[in-house]
Amino acid sequence: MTYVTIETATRTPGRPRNEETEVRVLASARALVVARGFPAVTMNMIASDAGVAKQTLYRRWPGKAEIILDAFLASAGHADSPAYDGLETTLYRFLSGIFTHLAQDGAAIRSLIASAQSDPEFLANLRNRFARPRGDALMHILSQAVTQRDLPEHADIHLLCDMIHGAFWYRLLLGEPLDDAFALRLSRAPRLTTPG
Amino acid sequence: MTYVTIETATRTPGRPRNEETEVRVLASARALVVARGFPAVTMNMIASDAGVAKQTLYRRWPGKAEIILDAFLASAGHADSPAYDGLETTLYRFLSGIFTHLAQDGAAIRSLIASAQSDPEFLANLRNRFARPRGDALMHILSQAVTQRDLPEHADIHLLCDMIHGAFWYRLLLGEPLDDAFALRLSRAPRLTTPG
Amino acid sequence: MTYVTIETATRTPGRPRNEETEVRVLASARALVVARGFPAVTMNMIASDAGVAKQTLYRRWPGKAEIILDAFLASAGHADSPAYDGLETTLYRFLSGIFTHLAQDGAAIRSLIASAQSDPEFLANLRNRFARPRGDALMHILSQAVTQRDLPEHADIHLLCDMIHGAFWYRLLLGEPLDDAFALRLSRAPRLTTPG
Amino acid sequence: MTYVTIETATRTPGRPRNEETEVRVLASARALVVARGFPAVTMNMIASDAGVAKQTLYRRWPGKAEIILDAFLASAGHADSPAYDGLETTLYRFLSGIFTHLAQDGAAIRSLIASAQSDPEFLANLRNRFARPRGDALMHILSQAVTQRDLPEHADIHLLCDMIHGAFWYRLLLGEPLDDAFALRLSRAPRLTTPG
DNA sequence: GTATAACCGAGACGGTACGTCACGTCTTGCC
DNA sequence: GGCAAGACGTGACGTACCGTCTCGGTTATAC
Repeated sequence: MTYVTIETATRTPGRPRNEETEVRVLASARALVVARGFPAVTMNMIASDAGVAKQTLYRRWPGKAEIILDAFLASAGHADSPAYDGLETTLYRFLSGIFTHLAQDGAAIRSLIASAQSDPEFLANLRNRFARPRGDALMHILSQAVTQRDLPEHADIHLLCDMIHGAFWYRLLLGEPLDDAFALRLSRAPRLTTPG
Repeated sequence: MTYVTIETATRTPGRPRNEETEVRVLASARALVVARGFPAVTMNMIASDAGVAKQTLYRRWPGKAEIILDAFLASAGHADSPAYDGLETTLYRFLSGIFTHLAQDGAAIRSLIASAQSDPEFLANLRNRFARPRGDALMHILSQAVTQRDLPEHADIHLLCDMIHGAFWYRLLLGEPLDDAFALRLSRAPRLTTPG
Repeated sequence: MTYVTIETATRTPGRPRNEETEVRVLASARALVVARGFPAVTMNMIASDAGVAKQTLYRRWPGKAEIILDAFLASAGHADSPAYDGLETTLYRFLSGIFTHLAQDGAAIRSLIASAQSDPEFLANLRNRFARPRGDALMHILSQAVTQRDLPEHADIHLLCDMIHGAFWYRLLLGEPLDDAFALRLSRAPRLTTPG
Repeated sequence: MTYVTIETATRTPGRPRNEETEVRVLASARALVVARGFPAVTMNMIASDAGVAKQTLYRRWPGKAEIILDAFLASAGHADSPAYDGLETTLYRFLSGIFTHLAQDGAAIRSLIASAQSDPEFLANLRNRFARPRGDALMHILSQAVTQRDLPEHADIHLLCDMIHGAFWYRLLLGEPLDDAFALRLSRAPRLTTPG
């Protein structure tokens, strides 16, 4: 799932990789990006901060973006949807949780999306490992809403998911605030056009 | 509106700028980005392709991103909202037009958004000169819809605007297709949850 | 005489060294150097070509230069002086033999001399194991010449040895040809200044 | 003659090269090599010591060896043969001068010869710019000796030149001392075998 | 008409990060 | 303890692009 592990049943010959290395690298990478921003962090920095050779980085990851992606997924890889509690409430809790998290990691994630734009392979990775889990969690909520008849059966929940998701990504990337007020408004979106 | 200095009433002393230069630079920039992608295009490339000195570029634009932004706005600066013709129809025509355009320029614009992530000043510029006009055009349609009672008066059209916009930006940035089918679905979004 | 540890009377504990290993390594080393040149040959290459672990190389030799030295001495370790047959004739036969040999191995040996320049220990080794035997053989010829009165008793044969030797080393290192014509001229050197 | 200057009649366009740069680089290179030895000196060192960008080094010289060659030729480019004063005396003065000089620069020059062994182009350069001038100076002495009848007319002075030259190069490269005593013996070489 | 000032093409410059390479050491499990 | 395999720390390499600078020279207004 990450860039590193290639779990095989039979042990590979040769000196095994130091497992701690990955942990140290990702921790260093995360700390550095948080402290100085994605573009200011260099491979040499990560390597020396992690007490690791640059070559070790390149042996395990294709490049800087992938390290940072791993670093941020390690701490925020999972996006559980909360227990269903009515559409608006659930949605609000879900979004509020994401926004809280983005307040911290948003800048780094924006940088990841940025560097994904010039690397299709990395983009696919980002989509699968970051966007998809969050999309799935949201879809889970929305399909529950349909089940619970909080949304009509024919509702295009896939589109609704894209729109909700898109709305805050859009604001994130355009540098507009993602606060609780917005989470609240967004959680009401599904009944946006429902008459009074 | 562009980065290039606007001729004031009083003539500046010294040799005047060659007006053709800007045209040639933007044309070269656009062609190069389309052909090789934003990150692969360098200032030296643009300069030599336009038959211009690198210093001339920096005299007129702050950096690469700004040149490319100008280059793509020159060909797609305006986003007129079509004549109002019922919400769904109008929205579809509007979105369809944008998607057609993005099919060509999408990659470059993605790159611009990417490089804006590490340059707040440029991000503001991109927001004002690219995102805002499109947002305004969409808001214009939506407010007409309210006027025409195609949307309820209390509808949070600002949020709706963000969601529609966000939905396709999101897909654009994540490399998912922006086709007519999606335009159609999106144009129906406002009545998403309206009972059958 | 070589770098590889000589088996002492009392058997060491543990798994004994595979004797074939040395042969395979030296053969691989020689072939690689002949094929691609000294600087292009890496330890990894030698190891994998010989089907041996890199550690095995370092267990037996201090470094690359020493392996290559062994590899080339294995095939050219001895420099016998031919039976004395008059100074010029003997000298010619001696030099001609060396030149023939250098036509093949010259490039590798030049590289060995090169890498000796930054490693005093290896330089000493090269001197003792490569230069000295050839010097001794030449000295043997020259001292026979004195005995046979082909050279005057007071002749500085040590210097003469250095000069003959030096002459062709110099040409070798400067990339000038070492052919039979030169061997012939050089064999006449001792009577260089003798009146016609 | 050096790697840098390409004197053209008509001025080239663009910013002219800073002439001082070459001086500073060569001075730094020479000082660093004298202080730490050829292999320990890196391009980064030279660049930072000279207050110059690494790219500037590569813009002007093909590599490290060429810089060092220039650096040492700048201070020792010429090898004048002394006024003729009898063969032995002249030769002694000539050799003594060279040996004195080599006592200082010998290590660097050995390194240059070493790195020339893996770069034919550089070897040619070294031969032309370093070995040849010294060879010519020696040939000048020897041909004067013939003219003055200090050497017989039929003497193979070219070979003699190679031998004298070779003798001390050989010793230099093999790490044997080049002292005045050796200069004296070598200056007597031409009458080496002359009876009594 | 002469000075002044901004323009221009060209390209060298200082700086910084990149990704690669080879070295020699180490750490596994097996023999 | 030897051995194959291969990960590791180290450190130099040569390249790329950035944005600035410095040339000779041009083209305008201002005096």
